[in-house]
Amino acid sequence: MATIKEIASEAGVSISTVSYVLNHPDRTDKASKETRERIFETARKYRYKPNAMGRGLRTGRSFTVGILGQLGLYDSNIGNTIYGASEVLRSAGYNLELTQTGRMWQLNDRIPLAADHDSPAQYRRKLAEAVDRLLTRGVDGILLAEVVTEQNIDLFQDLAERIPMVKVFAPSGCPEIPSVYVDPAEIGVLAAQHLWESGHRHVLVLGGRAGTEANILDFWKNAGNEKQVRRIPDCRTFDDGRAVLHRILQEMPEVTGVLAYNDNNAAGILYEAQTLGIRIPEQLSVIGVNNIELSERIYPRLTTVELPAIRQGEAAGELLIALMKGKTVTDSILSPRLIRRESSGTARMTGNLTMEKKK
Amino acid sequence: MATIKEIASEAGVSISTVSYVLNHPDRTDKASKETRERIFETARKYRYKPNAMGRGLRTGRSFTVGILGQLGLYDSNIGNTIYGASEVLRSAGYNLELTQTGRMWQLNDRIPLAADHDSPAQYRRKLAEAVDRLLTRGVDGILLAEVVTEQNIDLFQDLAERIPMVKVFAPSGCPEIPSVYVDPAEIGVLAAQHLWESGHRHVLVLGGRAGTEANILDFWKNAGNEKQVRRIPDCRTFDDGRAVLHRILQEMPEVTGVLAYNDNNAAGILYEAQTLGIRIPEQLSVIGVNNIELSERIYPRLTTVELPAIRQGEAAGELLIALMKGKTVTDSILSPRLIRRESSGTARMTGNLTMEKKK
DNA sequence: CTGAAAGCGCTTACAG
DNA sequence: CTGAAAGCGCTTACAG
Repeated sequence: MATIKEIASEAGVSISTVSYVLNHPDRTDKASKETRERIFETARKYRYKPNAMGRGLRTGRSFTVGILGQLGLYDSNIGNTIYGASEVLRSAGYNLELTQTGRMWQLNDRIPLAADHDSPAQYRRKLAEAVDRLLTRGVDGILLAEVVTEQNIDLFQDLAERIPMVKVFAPSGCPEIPSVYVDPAEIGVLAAQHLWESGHRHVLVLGGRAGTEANILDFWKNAGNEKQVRRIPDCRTFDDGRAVLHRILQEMPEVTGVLAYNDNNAAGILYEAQTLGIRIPEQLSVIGVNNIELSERIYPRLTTVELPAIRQGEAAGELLIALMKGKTVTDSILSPRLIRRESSGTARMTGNLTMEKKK
Repeated sequence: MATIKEIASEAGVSISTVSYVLNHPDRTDKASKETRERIFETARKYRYKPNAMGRGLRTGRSFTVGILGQLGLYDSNIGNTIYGASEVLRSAGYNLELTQTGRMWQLNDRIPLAADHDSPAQYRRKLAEAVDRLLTRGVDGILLAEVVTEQNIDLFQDLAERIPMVKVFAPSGCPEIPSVYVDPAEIGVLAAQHLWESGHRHVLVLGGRAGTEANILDFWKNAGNEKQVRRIPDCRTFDDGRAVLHRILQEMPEVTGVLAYNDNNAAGILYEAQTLGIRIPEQLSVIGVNNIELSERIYPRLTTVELPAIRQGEAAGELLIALMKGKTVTDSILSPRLIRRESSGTARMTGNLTMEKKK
């Protein structure tokens, strides 16, 4: 690569002039028109690009954003989110650097996650290493895709004091770190409304936040007494979904509709329904959350509450850019959208859920 | 962050000594034991980490690898591949920087790709911009995940002359750029063997390379005359798969087995089979290629030829590290693996494929 | 055994 | 309108 020195000597001016002219192409007051033209032309001829390390060392800004996370959280669709963030950041001149903390990159619960399998001490050490890498590199900002827990929040708070940081996918849980996420209340409301309108009165919620079932019941408060919402908190993987269908049959056959806070979890129910000969949605309605690719490629296609993945990335990028400019920002809370497909329909009228033997 | 200067003054030595001792912790000949201890301790106390830009500027090495690509190629499972590469590169001290060229990050044919939708001129401009970014940043090596075509190969060849580069997912098509990929012949052989053993004699191939059908026939040459392999080259998306099932019914009902060079494509066939009431695998065997997450979450679960995604990333990282050390390397050609699931079975005995009306 | 000096490529006051 | 100088943080011969 040509350096500023070569451009300067080739154009017959000093490096200060080259630097100034190239960095302020529209300021006419600092160099004569001829000089400026000469510099532009020489730079073009040698395909001069300023060296990022030289510039960074001098200005103290790297124009790099690090993305810190144990990537691969169930179905968070993180690839699309990174895509959204990367487009926004690049438009503003920032590059994106990966800083993996854990076991897995992509949404995929086939491969174990570090947080699930490392000991707490190991996990914390990996996290601290990742933080060190970020510090060494001198990134200007950080996108936090890691799950924030009581065990690691101190690390992130320390870091956020030195470098602008934005949490994505969920509230950070501390005021110093602004966050991008989809309004959890709205997710419940969209699903509850859809189920209620289709006549569902006995609903099972899988995963989600504590209190979700209360929220839904509250939303249904104007309705009669014939309604019930139950919840199984620790149910999120595909295999969990398969297993839960058996529990429904045995323990709560009155359920007509299921809201799974995770498309993969919902997919497990659909899979098991096929093996058991239970017809979806005629016998049981299933709603997922996220709208991952899978959800429109299984049979029947999954009704789901879409969490905008790309948009979350864009919003996180925008927030971080504002933060790096020194602005104060507030959380960016996005809205979900109901996508009606074939896995949900009118509640069955005929008593309890039963298995028909498959033909 | 503490700088070397602060450590030096705190430890009462010069910065040269600090730098030397910290970079050669095991060399005892250059500083007294006491001095060394003092430096180590001070560095630990201030959590000193050398500034990557300062070091990079001086040494001419950034310890950063750029990944260049229009990420999101159908089902290439690129997230896992990046994960594999990132682990290997990090162990060797390298960071990974994203350099997107196109529209989409993640495997997903729901969102259009730049190469499909930009004009050739636009696309080339985006690519050139991405190359410029890589040059500006001074990356030490490049992972090329872009599809190499006649239209863009010159750009990559130019770049490979300046910076070590490794192509992943397919042969680069030029000797200057070593590549990592799965042996395409082996993919065909694994599928052909499986189909043959299950009694399939009329097979349809979707996608893949030109000549695949000839290869399979060649592999079957010792068998009798009753065999036929056809191929539809331009068939790769989920919707393509849905459509092709209708073509099979109408134009080639003698087909008993389908080999789709793409799991999403195969998933489309399974989906359409369900809507038409065609039983898989009893009436038609379907084999995919890749083993993406989807393939074990649809019903019936998909038999597929697995292309090792993480391993491809690891191999690419290893190749690139060797290249950056100045070694000469050769292509790394990996082997696929057949994963038997429920979408394939014994060839049906009863004449042509027909639709049964769904109950 | 230790330190002073040069220099990587750049930007930014400052001087003229 | 233009240039000389300082300095960002580091490493590496070189001198002592």
